[in-house]
Order: sequence, then C-alpha cells, then structure tokens
Amino acid sequence: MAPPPGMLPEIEPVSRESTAAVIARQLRDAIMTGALPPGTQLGETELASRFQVSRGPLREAMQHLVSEGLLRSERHRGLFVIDLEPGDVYDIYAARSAIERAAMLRALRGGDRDRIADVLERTVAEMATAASEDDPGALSTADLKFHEALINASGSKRLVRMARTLLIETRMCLTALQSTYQRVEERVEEHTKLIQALRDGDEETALTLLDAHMEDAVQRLAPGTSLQEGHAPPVPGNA
Amino acid sequence: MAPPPGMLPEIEPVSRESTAAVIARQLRDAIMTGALPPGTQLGETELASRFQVSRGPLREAMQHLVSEGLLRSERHRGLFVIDLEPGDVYDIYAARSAIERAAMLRALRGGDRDRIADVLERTVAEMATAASEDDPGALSTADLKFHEALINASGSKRLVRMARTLLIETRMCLTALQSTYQRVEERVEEHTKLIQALRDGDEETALTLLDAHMEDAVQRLAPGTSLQEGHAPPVPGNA
DNA sequence: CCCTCTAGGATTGTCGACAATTTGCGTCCC
DNA sequence: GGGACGCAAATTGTCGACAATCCTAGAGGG
Repeated sequence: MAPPPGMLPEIEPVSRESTAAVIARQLRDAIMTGALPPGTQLGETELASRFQVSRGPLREAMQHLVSEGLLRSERHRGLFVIDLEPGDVYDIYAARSAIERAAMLRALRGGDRDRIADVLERTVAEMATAASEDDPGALSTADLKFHEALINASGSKRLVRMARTLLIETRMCLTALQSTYQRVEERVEEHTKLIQALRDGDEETALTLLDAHMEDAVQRLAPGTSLQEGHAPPVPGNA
Repeated sequence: MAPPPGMLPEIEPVSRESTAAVIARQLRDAIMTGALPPGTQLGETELASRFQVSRGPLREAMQHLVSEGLLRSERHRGLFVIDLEPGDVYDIYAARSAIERAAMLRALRGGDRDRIADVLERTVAEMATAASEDDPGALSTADLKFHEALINASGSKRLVRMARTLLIETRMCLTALQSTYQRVEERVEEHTKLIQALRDGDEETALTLLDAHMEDAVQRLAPGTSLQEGHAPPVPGNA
C-alpha cells in the first residue's frame, strides 16, 4: 500500500476532487467555524465571483449542502445558513447518541479494540494540547475528531455518512455557545474513561458513559431538556 | 391548519416543487422498485431528453441522489446505480437498527403512544391487505411504510432525513432478494407485537422485538452475518 | 502473436446568456 | 393620510454550446 522508499508519495492526479466538492468543503468549514453565521444569505452570483467559477459548479455545491441540511433553500428567494434553535440542539444530540451508540457497539464487538483505542487516544492527546494552549477552537475540533474517529472505527459506510452532517452541526452549536464550556480536565477525562471501557470490552460501562456524555452536552447547550426522558422541546419545523 | 369549510383546499402554487426534486423523486422510485437495476449506467444526455429538461436541473437531481448514496459517480465516467453487496445488507440493517431504536425510544418516552400506535396499525392493515391479495411488492411497500411512520413519529427531523436513504436501500434489498420472504402471517405478527409493546409503554420488550426484527431480516437477506455479534463481512469500499 | 501507440467517439465538466419569479418601493387613487 | 396597484431591480431557474477528459477500437511495430 505504502509507496516504496525514495518514490514520491501522493502524486495523485492534479485535481482529484471535483470543483463542486472543493467549494462545498470550503463553505462547510466556513459554516462550521462560524465564519458564515447562521441566517446569512448566500448569493450565487457573489459567491461565483469570489470562487472564480461559474454558477454551475457553485450551484451543485450549494445543492449538496442543502441536502446535507446545512443550508436551507427558499425557492426564488435565496440560500441561507441554517440557524439552530434549542429544539435542534436536542435533535442533534439525540441523533448523535443513536449513531455513536451503534458505532461503539460495532467497535466493541467487531473491531480491533486496542487499535481503535490507540487511535482515539491520539485525538484525546490533541485535546489536551489544545487545552494547555488555551485554544477553545482547537479543543472543540479535537473533540469532534474523537467522535469522528469513533464512528470511522465502526467500519460502517452509512454511519459515517450520516454522522458527517451531525458533527458539523455539533460544531456549529459549540461555536455559537462557546461560553458554556465545562472544565477542560473533566472534558478530557470523560473521553479517557470512554476509551478505557472500549479497551476493556466493557459494553455496559461504555454505553452508559456515552449516554452520559451526550446528556451532559445537551443539558449544557440546551438547559431544561433531557435525552433520557425523551422530553423534546417544540421544534417549529418538525410537524 | 385545515382550511375553513367552503374554501378550496390545497390551492398551492402551480409548481411548488423544484424540477430537480421532481426528477430526483422519479429516479428514486425507479431505483427503489428495481426499474433501474443496480449497476445501470445513467447517461445525462439520454435522461435529459427523456425528461424533456436541460442537463442543468437533471444534473442537480443526480448530484442529490449521489449524496444520498443511491448513485455512485465516477469522474468523467458516468453515474451508476449502486449495487448492494452482502456487506451492504449488513451495514444497512445495522444503521437502520440504530435509527429505529432511537425513534422507538422517542416515541415511547416523548410522544402520544396511542396515537402513534393507531397510525402504525393502519400500515399493518395495508400489509394484511397486500398479503391477502398476494402482492409481494405492495407488501414490501407497506412494510416500509410502517418503519417510515415509526421514524416520523419520533418527531426528529434528523432521524427522518437519515432514514430516507436507508429505507430506499432496504427496498432495493427486498426487490433484489424477493425469494427469501418469510411467512406473511409471521411478518404481520412481528409488527403487531411491536405496536402492542409501544402502546403498553414496555420499553424493554419494544426494543428487544425491534432488534429481533432487524436480526431476522439480516439473517434472511445475508445468511451468515449477525447484527448481535457484530460480525461484519468484509465490505471492499469500507477501508 | 502480443504489446503499444494513436485516432475516434462519447461522456462529463464548465461556461455565459436568457427567462421566470419574487420582493421592495414609488405612485396613484380614495 | 392610508391602502392598493404597478413597475423595476435583483435573484434564482433554465438552457444550449463549448471544452476537457476518458474509454475503445484499430493499426502498426516488435
């Protein structure tokens, strides 16, 4: 798999990715980090000139983001960055809880637990580094990378696909409510305990910890709601 | 919500849906029912003339289906209907299990259980009708409608969104492997028991039945694999 | 007989322009 | 002065054509 020593590694075709994908990724990052705040209107013409491409590929990128749920499209009106309401925070974490529980189960039962635990520990190390440098953004990024790695470890294409949008939305929550952070040691500790349970193959502890992790986040980001009790606040667009 | 008596109901704008959405839905149905068998190449030019639209909107529809995972795109090669391998069957049901478990939990804890149970019972009635008419296609459709209704009942935008593709893929599985059906009475019975547990608010029974339901399906569609034991067959594209 | 290189066809990727629709503002009438 | 109508600007939706890229078939050489 790895190239022989002395050869140039990674000399993939000049443009391996479609331009629409590149644009989509850039916009995704911008939305994720808060550079494009929720509610912002995105004009096709303006963005097209900013990216130096025609409206065709740009439109495809937008459509992609709309189907991912990051943008909402109003016909003949324009495209807007979604804004997350309290109900959405609950919804995001409920969905994440479902996905990550399944991923954890598959990691516990099917995969190489020690190898997975090692990968996860590397992301926790990143968290610790970011914490020591007092960089909240990097801390959140590392946090998300932990969960992304966990889901990747499940080996499920579909869990990975479904989680992508959820993690971006999670990042939006964290960006929007940066003030509600818990103590960093606690934050790192929670992940460490999760890894230990995974390494031990202790299903019950791992799942319990994961639930608690999500529950904590929800109560911090959307006080008054609870995943455990199924008490969802009203979400206007939910029918 | 409902229009006052005497007024014309549902006089929505002449074309509320975008053309790309219409095309996407049509192709989705065609893929779901097997009219477009897995592996089929879809030429943009040909489809554009068939739908009587330009390649622009059609391209957007395709891109949408690609991001949903129903089509796979090979750059400068073409678009193909995905073909499901045994590993995908496992993956689909593992993901469905995660989603529907979460939906069931929210229905159990948060919603109006009796109302939800009534809705679900209507879909089971459809299943019974289809069974009595010996219509396997309608039976599968009603089966899927049950699960779709369950997920809708959760009230979670994100669970609904994530489940859409999974249910279509499930339909593809059922279409491709029509021979492996279980007894229809058994199939209806499983759903009925599920509804009863929901109505009673019996969480443990409901979740156990749901797991068993998925496990049954997997063992019927992909013999030799098991959701419970986390024994996933190798899926080439999973890395 | 097999391998390589080349030319052809076909398909996707990209672009610029035109058409349809909505929104906001100005004007006119009451 | 208030309300309704109509116009105009801006934005999205759609289209047809051109350019870039890739697969395939065939000829030529070893």
